[in-house]
Amino acid sequence: MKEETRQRVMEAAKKLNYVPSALARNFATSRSGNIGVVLPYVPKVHMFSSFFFSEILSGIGNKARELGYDILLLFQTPDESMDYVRWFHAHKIDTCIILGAKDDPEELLALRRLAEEGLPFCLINQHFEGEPFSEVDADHVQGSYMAVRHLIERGYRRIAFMNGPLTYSNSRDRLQGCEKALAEAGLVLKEELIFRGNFSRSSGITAASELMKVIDQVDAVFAANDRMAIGLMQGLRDLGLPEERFPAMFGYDNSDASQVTTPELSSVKVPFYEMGEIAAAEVLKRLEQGAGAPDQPFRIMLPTELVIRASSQNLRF
Amino acid sequence: MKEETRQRVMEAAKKLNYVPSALARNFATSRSGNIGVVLPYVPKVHMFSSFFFSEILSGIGNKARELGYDILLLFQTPDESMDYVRWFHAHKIDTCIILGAKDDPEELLALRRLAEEGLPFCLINQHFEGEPFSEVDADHVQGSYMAVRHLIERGYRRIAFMNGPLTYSNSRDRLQGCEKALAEAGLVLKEELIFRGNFSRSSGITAASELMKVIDQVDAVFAANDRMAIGLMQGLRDLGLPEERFPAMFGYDNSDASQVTTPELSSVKVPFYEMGEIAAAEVLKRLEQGAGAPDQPFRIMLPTELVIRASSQNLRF
DNA sequence: TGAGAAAATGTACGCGCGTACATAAATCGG
DNA sequence: CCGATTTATGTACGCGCGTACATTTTCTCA
Repeated sequence: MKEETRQRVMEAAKKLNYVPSALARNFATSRSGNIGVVLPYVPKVHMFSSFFFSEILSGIGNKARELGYDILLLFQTPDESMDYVRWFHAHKIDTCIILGAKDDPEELLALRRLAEEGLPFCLINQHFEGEPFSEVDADHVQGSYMAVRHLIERGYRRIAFMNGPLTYSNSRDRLQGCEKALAEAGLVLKEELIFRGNFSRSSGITAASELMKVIDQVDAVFAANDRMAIGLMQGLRDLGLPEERFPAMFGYDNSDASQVTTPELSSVKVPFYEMGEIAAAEVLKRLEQGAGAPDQPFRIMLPTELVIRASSQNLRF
Repeated sequence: MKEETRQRVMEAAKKLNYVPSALARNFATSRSGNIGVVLPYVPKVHMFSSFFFSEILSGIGNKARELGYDILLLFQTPDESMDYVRWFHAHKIDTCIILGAKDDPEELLALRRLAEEGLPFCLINQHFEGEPFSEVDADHVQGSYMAVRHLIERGYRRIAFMNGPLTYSNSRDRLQGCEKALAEAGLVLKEELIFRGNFSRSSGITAASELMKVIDQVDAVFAANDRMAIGLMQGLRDLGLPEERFPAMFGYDNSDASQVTTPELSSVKVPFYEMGEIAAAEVLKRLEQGAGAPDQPFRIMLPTELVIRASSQNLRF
């Protein structure tokens, strides 16, 4: 076809105000042009307010737009059984990225069905050992290791750890990294210095009461995310712990919140935004290659980085 | 049709693993089942990290899911001209909710085109005077009025105001509410005590230098959002202003961040989440009613609420 | 000027559903 | 048992695009 004709057609189209119907086109090609982003159902929590989801979604959104795809938000509902396959069969999405997946039997089953049918998908920030799922993750073992090691180097020896639910592989990673750093220094993580929350600030505030009971045995706390770290600090403050007896604090995520506390919170920077971008890019790349490609699952792991702020400075040493 | 037959069909469908193709169905009915959410393009900003967008999107998402619609995220791109109509013509969306619209000529033109074609849409948190656009807004005049009045009641007289860009009607609303409260107390807002930012924390930090020059004439600051208020506080601190000379601070949005600063930040609570829910509900209600309805544009205004925290307590009086 | 290639134009069909209508079968009432 | 009604089954078409292929026109170069 000649370029000139092409131009003439385009002009005519514009003159007639013609807009191709994405609907009809998608129907004809049986591709929706949408990339699904699955969000977990967390009751009473405004999902996006969490730094984690916000950043990842921004990353996905940016890359998807760049590659000409639209983003369809898929909200997990608590009642109906987890059925990712449905979205594919209904042709609402061509591929999907799953956020906040948990390592429980139901989730695993749903993901296996996806894999068995050869449907393209990718998990972010969650690893299933031994399963052939594509994943984009950050190295939380490394991140936790560095954080705790930093505390040890600063002179802290009696280190407590507040973790998130163990159904998330990244919680387990953190535990592992934390123990590794302690072990290298000849220390062990005592059971009574392990606290558990659900990544919310309020769970940190709650845990503060527990922490308070053993505060004499603690001179630093590593928390699995910033919000719990902040909750802990606020809880301790509310319980009347004097400033000078505060343990050093180390958070995780390097969220905006870590920069507005007093003292500012040291944290582990996780490239959530980039993880979103990469996940979108990879998943779409494989989609465009088509079914002809071998379609090996990929596992991408991004490094984390320490951001040292006042909360882990030598307050007591 | 008999109920029994219905059941038999459904069973057969399940047995055959039949899933109706949403794609084909949408094509046949020429409705996409998607509700578009338009997000403004803000370079280098990770959009969702902003409390404002996060909350509203959560609200929309919740309601949409409830009503059986999916959410398609539409990212505004800087290069191509603003063309909301396109999404409708392409049948990617049935209706849309526009966030972060600005009062500039291009935006206005784009919105007018939507209105002229009778396409259903709704703005959140932005008012266009004299235009027949459906809007869901919060009463920012009232919110600002209450905030400043509170400061005045606390004994503060010399009140500075840090506003956002005036292209947003809600910035203008805040100015109006602020001036109203001052006027009632026989005060005026002096030009040199007005600062302007872009709602980011860094713009607050920047403005702190300006504020510092007139700090002797200021005993309280009202900021148009929390992030700028926090930026101002941090900026003043960085510039070495001693704690006891700090002005009282009042923020806006009641974001999570307002609860983690020291002192905690008084703020105006805006029901963003509910605004999202209402916008989705209204826009879908009108959609279901079909074109038969008179389709009068609606304007819904939700009240705001003060949340008093330490930053506006009598620090100096 | 004519043969061959390139470009333009024309025609047909399927994607899988909703919708409408025609026909056949089952059910009901007297 | 028959007519009237409800229910079941069958048939056809269109939504607007992509795709394939047949046909006609234009262009190119000898």
